[in-house]
Amino acid sequence: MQLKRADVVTGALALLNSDGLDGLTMRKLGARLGVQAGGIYWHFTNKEALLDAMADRIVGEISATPLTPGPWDARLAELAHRLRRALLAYRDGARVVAGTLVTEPNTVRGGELAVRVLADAGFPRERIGWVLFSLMYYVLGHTIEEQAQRDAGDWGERGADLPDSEVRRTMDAAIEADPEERFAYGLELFLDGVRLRLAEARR
Amino acid sequence: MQLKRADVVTGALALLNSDGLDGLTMRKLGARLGVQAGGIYWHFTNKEALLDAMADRIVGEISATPLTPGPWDARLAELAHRLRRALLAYRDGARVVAGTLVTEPNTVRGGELAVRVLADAGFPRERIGWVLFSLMYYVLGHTIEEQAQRDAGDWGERGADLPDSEVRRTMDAAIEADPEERFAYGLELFLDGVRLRLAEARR
DNA sequence: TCATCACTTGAACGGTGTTCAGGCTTGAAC
DNA sequence: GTTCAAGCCTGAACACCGTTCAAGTGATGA
Repeated sequence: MQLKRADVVTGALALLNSDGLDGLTMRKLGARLGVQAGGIYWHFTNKEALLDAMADRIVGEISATPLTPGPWDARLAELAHRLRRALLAYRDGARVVAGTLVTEPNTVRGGELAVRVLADAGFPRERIGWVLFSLMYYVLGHTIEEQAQRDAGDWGERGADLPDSEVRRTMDAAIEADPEERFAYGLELFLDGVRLRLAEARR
Repeated sequence: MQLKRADVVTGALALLNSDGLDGLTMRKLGARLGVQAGGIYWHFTNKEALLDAMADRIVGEISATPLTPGPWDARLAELAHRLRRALLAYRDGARVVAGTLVTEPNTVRGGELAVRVLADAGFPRERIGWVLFSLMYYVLGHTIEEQAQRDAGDWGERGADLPDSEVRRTMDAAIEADPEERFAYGLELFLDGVRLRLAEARR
């Protein structure tokens, strides 16, 4: 049985989980697949193309099941949580997805889902993209940091030489908090703004 | 006159502007400084350490001049705009800063400025960090994309094969808009949420 | 004048993504 | 069953990367 495009992606994601994004090399991936590194280039023109495919697989979970019916803001929040959960499912998942985005089928499906939520709510068409991009920056940024912190006491090392200051204490408090709760808080902050804008538009 | 630590950073930033982050190699930097690549390691233990210093220099502009007096939300908005402007001043500036953060002096000074704005406004201490991180994710994410788009008709290439769909049109509209205006819009969205939370806290 | 210290060289090491001519394997057509 | 083309993979190389380090250079202060 020969290697299929999908098998390469599966192997790459497994390697991602065990070795992280920086440890994801073509040679190691080849070894795991029982293939020479160069052989992978028959299936993917680029390492970047492979990363794109990996990213698309990661975000595939988002549009796998239909959104639970309810008000638009709850649906948008659910999408944001789904994205975060999908990114957290793989080591460095957020960094992988942040580097690529758009064009691949699953990514497009997820995007369509999000656009429709706001469009159905009556949000001004020409602003929907602006809102969704902003939301995505937040989710990606938050999750990248969450994962960086997870697999390397990031702050412990980097912040060690920082003197006890107001920033220091403020940042410490933020870092030690439950990521899930922190995420929900920032998300709600954002949704408040969207709700306000929607109310204005309806007026 | 021999090479000083600051000269290396200056040269590295010049090279960053001409060759981008991916083109920033130790050998090329050495050539520009009239030095062998290995020589740089006397001044910086790491390429990462050098990038940290570059990032700190980039964000130095933020706290260079005092904030214009006024309501807290205007001051916070000014800080966000300053950060964006500082990142835009160098090619790939946002990516450089996103990879490092915290510890270096200028970064800390900027952070202190931001913390004080919210603290003075009476915002709950234990939530200030949460708000500022969220805000930073937004600014970094927005600016990374803005710069990626700038020096490589990013969307033109990557979106070319995307069929004409609802996402496609929505994304196109977002991409073609004036970045400054788009940035301000998302920022305001965010500030709305912060204002609401502050009003609640004061109640 | 000389020794010390700050700085730089030059060459190497192990790693990276990528290319490509050649071989093997597979499956369909005759 | 044999043949033939297409699909898949090998193995070796290429150019480049960050990093290390013994040895050299140059200026400075005693």
